[in-house]
Amino acid sequence: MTAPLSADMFDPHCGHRMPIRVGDKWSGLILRCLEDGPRRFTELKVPLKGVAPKVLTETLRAMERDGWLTRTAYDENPPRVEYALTELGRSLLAPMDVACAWAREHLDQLPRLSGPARPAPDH
Amino acid sequence: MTAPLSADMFDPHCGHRMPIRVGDKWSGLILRCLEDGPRRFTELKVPLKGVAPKVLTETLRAMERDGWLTRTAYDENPPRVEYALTELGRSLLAPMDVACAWAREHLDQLPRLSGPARPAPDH
DNA sequence: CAGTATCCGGTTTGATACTG
DNA sequence: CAGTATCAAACCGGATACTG
Repeated sequence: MTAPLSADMFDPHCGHRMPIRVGDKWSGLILRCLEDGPRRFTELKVPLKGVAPKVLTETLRAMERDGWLTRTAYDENPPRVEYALTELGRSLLAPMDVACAWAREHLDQLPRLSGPARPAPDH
Repeated sequence: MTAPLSADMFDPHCGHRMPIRVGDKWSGLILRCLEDGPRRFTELKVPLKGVAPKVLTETLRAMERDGWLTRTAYDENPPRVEYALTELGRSLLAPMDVACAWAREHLDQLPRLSGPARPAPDH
């Protein structure tokens, strides 16, 4: 029902990268991943290109502790685990949207986001 | 004209700490420090309790590169340097305010901010 | 006053291999 | 599939001393 997550979901100009970050490197992106409904571990790894499973696990557990999402393990084989936003986690999307809107509006003034990756400050 | 910065400006319940942070540890706080007008290096050190001068310098230079503030050195003795928000930097205060409002509204659900947890780093 | 210059330690992030 | 277990590297951030 919910569309699969795009591998390009967090490309620089996607409108999901915030200049204001949530806590660690991945939390904000994960919140965005869960916006449209519960997701599985492997599903999350797709747009979070290159994240090590260890790191993803740590981040998810921390977010669970902080009440931003829930972890539901179904007793099946192969195993299935779903992560879903709590009300608290979902409520964070509003300020995140504001920050994203700000970024879009000022994209031309944000070299870190709009310019070519690393022009290497020479001379 | 602008009131001096309070040393308690960034106490946990001051309404300035955001659950959504700007980049590094100090940038968001510095933006807030400059809200009411230009500030000097030493002036900034007061509310940013315990920040090492090296770190403060690095942060300020990075923010200058990113166009969030300007650095103006006056050729006097003793030296005087003033940091001031750019229009871009000032515009960031709006999304920051939204995030702060969100935090205040959900303070009871944010153990990291509301709980006794951290035994105050004083005494 | 407004910084530099060093040195250093911990946390965060990652690569890789393996498992119930 | 959904993770663990290790090991290693990078990355801040900080302490301290010194200077034009």
